[in-house]
Amino acid sequence: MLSLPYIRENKDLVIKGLAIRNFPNAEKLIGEVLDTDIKRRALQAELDNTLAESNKLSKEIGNFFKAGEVQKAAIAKEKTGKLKERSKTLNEELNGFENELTELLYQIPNIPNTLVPPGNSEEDNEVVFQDGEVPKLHQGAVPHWELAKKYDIIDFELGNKITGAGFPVYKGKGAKLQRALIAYFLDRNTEAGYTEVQPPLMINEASGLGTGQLPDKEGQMYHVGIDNLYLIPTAEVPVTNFYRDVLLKESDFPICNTAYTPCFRREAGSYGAHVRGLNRLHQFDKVEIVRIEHPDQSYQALDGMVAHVKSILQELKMPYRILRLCGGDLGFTSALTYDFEVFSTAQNRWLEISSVSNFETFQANRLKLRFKNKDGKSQLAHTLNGSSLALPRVLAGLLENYQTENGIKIPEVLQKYTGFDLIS
RNA sequence: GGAGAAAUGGCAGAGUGGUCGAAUGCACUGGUCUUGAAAACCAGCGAGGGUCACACCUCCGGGGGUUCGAAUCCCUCUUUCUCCGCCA
Repeated sequence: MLSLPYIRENKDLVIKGLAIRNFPNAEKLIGEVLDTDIKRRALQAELDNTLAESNKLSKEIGNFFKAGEVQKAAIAKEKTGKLKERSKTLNEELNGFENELTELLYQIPNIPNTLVPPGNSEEDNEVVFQDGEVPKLHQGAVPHWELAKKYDIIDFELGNKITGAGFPVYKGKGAKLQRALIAYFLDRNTEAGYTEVQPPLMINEASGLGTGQLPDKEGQMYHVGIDNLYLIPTAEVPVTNFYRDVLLKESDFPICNTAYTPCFRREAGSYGAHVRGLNRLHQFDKVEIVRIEHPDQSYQALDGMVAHVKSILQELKMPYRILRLCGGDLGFTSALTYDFEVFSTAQNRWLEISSVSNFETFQANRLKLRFKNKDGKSQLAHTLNGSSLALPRVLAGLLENYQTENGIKIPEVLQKYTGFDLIS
C-alpha cells in the first residue's frame, strides 16, 4: 500500500502513475483519500486536545486527594466525566475515518517505475532481451504431456484420482529430474550469495496482508478454515514476512534469501488448452529469491537478479526472452517487473517461468519493514523477489526442447544432479 | 488435549493504581583520550501520529472492562515456557 505522506506530497505523480496502469477514476480516488485524510487529522487534533485536558484534570485530582481537598476533587471528577464522553464520541468518529482511509488505500496499486511502458495487455509488454537457439525438432516431436506419458515420468491421471486436476504425480526419472532442478537452482542461488531458508508452507492472515495477498486476493489461495491458515501461493509470502515489523540497520543490507517450496494456487476460472499438462497447476514447485534492500540500491539489485536468472537459463541452454511488463500487465503490488519466458518448441509458444519484481516500499509499508537511516530516522525498506525458477514450465520446456528420436536428453549442467543423461 | 507460569524499548531485564514512556545492563551513535584501534570516561539513544517548529496525543502481546487516573486490577484471545498425556 502507498503511504499517505507520499500521496500527500506527490499527488500528481501518483495520478500520472496510475494512468500508466489504465487505472480508472484515479483522480477521484486520490481526491477522496486526501479529503478523508484532512478530516481525519482535524478529528485527531480535537481528540488529542480533549484527552490532554482530561489528563491534566486527572493529575489535579490526584493532588487534591493528597491535599485532602475532597470537595475540589469531586468537582474536577464531574468535568472529566464529560470529557470522557466527548472523547469516546470523537474516537468512534476517528475510527470511522481511519477505516475508510485504509479501505481506500487498499484499492490503490503501486506506482509504476518510469521504465514501465503504458499498455493494456500482454501485447504491450516490451521484449528487452532474447537469446538461445530454438532447436529444430525431429519429425513427430510432441508436446510435453505426450512425452510424459510416453516415458511414464509424469502421471496426470493418477493425480486426478488422488486429489484432482492440476496435481500431477512425478515418477521415476521425472521425479528425479525435478529434484535435480531444485538442487541445481538452490546451489546456483546460494553461490550467488543467497541464504537458503525453508519457510512454513502455511501462513496466517497477518502475513497475507503483509505481502498483499489479502484482503483482495484470498480467493486465489487455499484456505484451511479450521485453523484460519492459507497454503502459500509462493515462497515470497512467508519469506518476505520474516521481516514484518522489523527495524533494520543500514548495515543489514543487502538481505538475500532463497527458498524452495511447493506453491498452491486455486487458479479459479482458468480452463482451456493453455492449461494443459504442466502449463498451469494447482500445486507446483518453485525456487524463489527474495531481497530486502536499501531504497538507493534496489534497482541495482533488481538488475542483479535479472542477470542471475539469465545466467541460469544460459547454462540450461534454453531459448528464452525477457519482457518488461507494461502498466496494464503489471502486478498490483509491483513497481517494475521483468518476466522470463522459455520457448516451448512443441507447443510453439512462450511459457512464463520467472517473474522478477521490485515492490519498492509498497509491501514494506504494510509490513512495517523499516531501517534506521543515516539521520537516525526510520525509513521504509524496499522488497524484491523473483523466481529462480518455477519448475513445471522449465520442465515442460526442457522436455520439449531436448526431445530426440531416441529419448529426452538432459542438459549438461544437470547431469551431475540426475545421474543420467537421457530419458528413454 | 490437561495443569501451571509468563509476555515490558534493538536485546536482556526492573517496575504491581498517580510526576512511568518506563530503572539498570548490553548494543548503537557522538565526543574525550590514542599514531590508529581496544579499554576507560562523558553525552545521546524506543515507536507511531501531529506541528513550519514546539505543544500535545497514542503505544508496556491483541481486544474489551473497572477507575478521576492502568505497564500495574478484572475479563477474553493469541503466543511462549515448564510439567503430564499423545505422537512423527
